[in-house]
Amino acid sequence: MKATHYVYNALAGGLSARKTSILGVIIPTITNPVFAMVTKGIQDYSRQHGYSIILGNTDYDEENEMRLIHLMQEKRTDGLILNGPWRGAPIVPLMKKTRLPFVITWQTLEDRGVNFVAFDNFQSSYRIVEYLVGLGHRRIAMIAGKFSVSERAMMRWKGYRKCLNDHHLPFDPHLVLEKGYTHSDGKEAMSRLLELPSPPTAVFCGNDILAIGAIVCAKEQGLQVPRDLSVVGFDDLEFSAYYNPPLTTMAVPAYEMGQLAAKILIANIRGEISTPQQCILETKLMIRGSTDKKENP
Amino acid sequence: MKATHYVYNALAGGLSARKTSILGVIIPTITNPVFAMVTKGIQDYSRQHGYSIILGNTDYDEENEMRLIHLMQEKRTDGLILNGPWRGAPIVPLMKKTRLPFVITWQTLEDRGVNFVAFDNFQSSYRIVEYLVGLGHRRIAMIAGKFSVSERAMMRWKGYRKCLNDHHLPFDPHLVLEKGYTHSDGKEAMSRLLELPSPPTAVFCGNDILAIGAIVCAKEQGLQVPRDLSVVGFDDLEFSAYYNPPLTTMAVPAYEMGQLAAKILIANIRGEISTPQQCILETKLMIRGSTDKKENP
DNA sequence: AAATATGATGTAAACGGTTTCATTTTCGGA
DNA sequence: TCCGAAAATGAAACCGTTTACATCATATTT
Repeated sequence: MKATHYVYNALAGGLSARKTSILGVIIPTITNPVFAMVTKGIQDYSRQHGYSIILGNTDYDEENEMRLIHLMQEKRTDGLILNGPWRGAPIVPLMKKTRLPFVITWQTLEDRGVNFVAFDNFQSSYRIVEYLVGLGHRRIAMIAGKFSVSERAMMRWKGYRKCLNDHHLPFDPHLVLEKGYTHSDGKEAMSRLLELPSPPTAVFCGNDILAIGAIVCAKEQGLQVPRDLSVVGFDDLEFSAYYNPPLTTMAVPAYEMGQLAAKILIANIRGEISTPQQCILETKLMIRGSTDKKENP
Repeated sequence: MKATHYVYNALAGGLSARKTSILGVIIPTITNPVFAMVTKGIQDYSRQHGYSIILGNTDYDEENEMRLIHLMQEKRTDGLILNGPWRGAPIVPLMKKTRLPFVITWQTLEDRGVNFVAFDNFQSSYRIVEYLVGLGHRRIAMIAGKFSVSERAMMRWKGYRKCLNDHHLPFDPHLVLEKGYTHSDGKEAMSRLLELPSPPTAVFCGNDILAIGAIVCAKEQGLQVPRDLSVVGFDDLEFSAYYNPPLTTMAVPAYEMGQLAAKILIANIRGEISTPQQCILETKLMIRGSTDKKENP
């Protein structure tokens, strides 16, 4: 119109058309590469289909998450992708009330009415422990996230217990530690485990960051990985394959999960699908150098 | 008002008040932890002061960046934080035309009229090379980013050359390789360097990811780091300290840079400051286990 | 050729707040 | 008691688009 450089006002457009082409993405923290990965997946798919993204970090705080959801409502995002770890949280009923399309990631839900794209935390955990058992390990520790906070951590713990049980291995509560998700958490947990009168020969960590921390600690204590101690992580971060030793870990389809979540959400927004989508993607055990057969004493 | 749960319509509010309390953040890719870090810094400060964030990835593509800027204009973001690597790009004049407050990060600018918060790439690079020279190295390679794309890569290269020159060391063009920023780029570059008739004894990498790639390659070729080869990175990613050997690298204040950029931008938006802010933060050489004195043959 | 359907064009009414301005009320001081 | 200034209240205009609707020209059908 005007010779003066005109730019479309998406605010006015959104107000009148009651849609913004903006998706809200809520994650615990962008600082964890695995969440950077989902975010990228979401973003790539979204952009290709004309959607932008408002990003919110909860820092693992539920109240922050509530605030963010409310904020996203105010900003009139067209839909939400929730990557929080909430366990027993009132998030789902709250979201249903908002009447905002949304999809949950990283974990399955009982509720047949909500969209999710996830992987099987229970089964993935089970496979890891089974692999370790297969290597001959009998005292297998677990450095996990907080069960009270994270549904995923909970499911992984259940998988761990189930597998031990199925193989008639005793469950020793001293061998499972609830921690956060930082390197130092991993180090601390490991040193605690090594103080035990009868320390584990293998340890399954809730994520790769914890695993690296655990390995660093073990090395500091003069142990060799995997000769003296097998360590397995979870997530398969990019650098894990390059670590020394290369980390055995469970690869999660973070990027694909993000893409698919965005796809489902956008289809939902556009009314192209009406039935809830519940997708379970495959994880893959990456067997590398940080695990080995237990040598018989 | 209504008993029915009312939520404020930020679209209508924004339209009429001509402000949205949304900041646009443009980064190359959220996948690189160092950009995740600035983003976090920006986000933390922004949220504390009532601003949300729309995130855009350029994937190092200038056209994407232009598109994103235009999109942010349409969405009526209150201001932009640009973390692109552009070199000689028309971004700054374009931004000035938009009349949108903005701040540049990661690199300084000649233009006295634009806000930036950065660190000194030239000097940081110089210090790294000087440190290596001080260890007795005389053949120092550089695995860099693309000079044609990245102003930062360019400045680091200049620092490298200047330092060599100041110490009367010859400049060998075979010793500097322009690469991307992935692990495999690092591996490739390193294997190229090792094919040289007279390979380097030390290598300075454009970032930690390249450095890890280089170390992996060197190890595969049977070299020991740092005994046979010193490697130094750039960025100081979290896991670099936990690598084996712990990586010597230049720590950049990514998080603080993000916070400060947000602070300046918001102050600008609110009209609290009118003069351009140009901040140069300090970097810090983290001397760890991947570098050592050159043994005399 | 008249009647109906189709399409193009233009106008006006939302959308849901903020802001402005006019009006009324409040209150202190002479 | 009365006046003026400050504060509170209320109504209307506006932000810049979409959308619904009415109007009018054109094409199709019988």
